[in-house]
Amino acid sequence: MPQYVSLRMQQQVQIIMDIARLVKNTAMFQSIEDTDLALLLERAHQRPYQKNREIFAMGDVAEAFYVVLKGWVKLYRLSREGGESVIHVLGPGESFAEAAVFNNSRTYPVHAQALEETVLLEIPRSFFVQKIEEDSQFALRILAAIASRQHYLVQQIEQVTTRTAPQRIGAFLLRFCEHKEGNARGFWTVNLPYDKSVIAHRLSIRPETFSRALAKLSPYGVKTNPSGEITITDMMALTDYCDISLFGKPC
Amino acid sequence: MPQYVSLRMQQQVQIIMDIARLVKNTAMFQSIEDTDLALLLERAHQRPYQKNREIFAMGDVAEAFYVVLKGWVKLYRLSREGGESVIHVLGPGESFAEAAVFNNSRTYPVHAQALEETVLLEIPRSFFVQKIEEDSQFALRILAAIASRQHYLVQQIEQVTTRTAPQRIGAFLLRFCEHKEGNARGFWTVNLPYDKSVIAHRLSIRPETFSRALAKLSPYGVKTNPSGEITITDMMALTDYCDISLFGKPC
DNA sequence: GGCGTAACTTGACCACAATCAAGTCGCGCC
DNA sequence: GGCGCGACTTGATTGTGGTCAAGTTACGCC
Repeated sequence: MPQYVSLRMQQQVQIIMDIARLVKNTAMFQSIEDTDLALLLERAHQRPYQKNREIFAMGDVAEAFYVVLKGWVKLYRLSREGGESVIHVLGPGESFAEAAVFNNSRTYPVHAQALEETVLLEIPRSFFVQKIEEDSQFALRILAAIASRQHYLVQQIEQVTTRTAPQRIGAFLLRFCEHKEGNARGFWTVNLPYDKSVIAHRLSIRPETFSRALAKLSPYGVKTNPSGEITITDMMALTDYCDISLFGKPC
Repeated sequence: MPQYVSLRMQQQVQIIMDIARLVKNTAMFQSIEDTDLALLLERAHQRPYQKNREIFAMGDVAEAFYVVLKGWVKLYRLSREGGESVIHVLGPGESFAEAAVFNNSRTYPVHAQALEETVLLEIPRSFFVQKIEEDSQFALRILAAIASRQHYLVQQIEQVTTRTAPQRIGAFLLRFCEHKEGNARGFWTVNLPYDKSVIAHRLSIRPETFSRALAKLSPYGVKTNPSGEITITDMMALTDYCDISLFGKPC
């Protein structure tokens, strides 16, 4: 039954094309050549994760790094008393743990967990190292990616140490607007991509405080619709209040 | 007067030898070959900075990165209201701003200032890129260095968000003990390398709070001698109090 | 519909650290 | 010595955000 086989093949091809498209959307592989992309897809594995599933634990040996194809991933650390500090939350097209595979200890410095039904591309360390050794341009691209990750962390530290809770929330909301290119009549709508409690932790705020702090932003044009989405009516005021430099993009 | 010339030459050689030794002490160049070292010293410039002198400002174009040969360097960011967040303080043998030269924006994401009379080795971006292109092992070493810098920043975020001021101070003191290999009779002595107010800022604490928080560590065996040095009599107790994992070295 | 759970909000209270303000110590300098 | 300056400490007070506890809302499910 050739029709059946051809259908299967067609599906396969479709899936691979989809992955290829997603991979090309990542900062790290956006200018990868097709021959290399083929090689990558051969060596890398697609892995599904259920909601709340652990991807790796802090201290695990780092044999691979990841690209998010679908869903959301939380990177976090735990203190002995169970205090959680969220280092990053990553969505489709973003990569993580690139640096861990190069660390001398070669262990992950954080825990990683899927926040939703998530699909990752798992890229083995060996492929990575080989690629760097034979292609210095690739090495430079990796360095750029890791450098901007570092930039992000530096910003994170600044935010947590010098801004108040409402300011951090405002800054977080504004980031989403940067991507969205703004609604015509001067106001933006943000649909929070994951639970508020996750956002709260990402900003080092307790959920209760998050709730109160969000309310404090109403004088600066931030309204929360009953439907759960947030609209920003006065972007200037909010930007000003949050003391955003606006020349440091998220990541 | 050949004696004079020979003396001058001898001095020159001595200075270069000194720099070479310091460079070989850095994580990044510890396994550099002598031919490359010679090339490096030819391309890199030694630069002295007076106390409190600015090395570069946030936003400046990053044409070079640096190795501290002598003195202390503070990396920090400023908020509009003048709030300062110290990202890092670096001493002899440590390098900084490696990542900045690879960033897409190619600008420094922080300010850098000399805390003391300081001497830096300034390594031009061009040398760096060239070296990476022709030596993939060097590229991997750079990646390792940047990766552990990233690890440091992650720890920094965790510290600031989950630990109290006394705990952070304790952790800071314990780091110095790791290097010092401990005094025989079970106690360690730490001489603070720079002003307490700088340490305070590095830990995101006001100087006043630092003073009080340090006093709160006395139940855990931390005594401040009138001479200004600090002794730790019960390392276990302090380690326990601070919730240190002790498997994440400073940098 | 009634129930149960999970996400979120609101309220009352508390604690850690920031702030403002004196006060002390150490040290170089005339 | 006396002075002045800068680093640090101590004191009194405030405020942001954490904690604990009780609602509220939304939504799935029998």
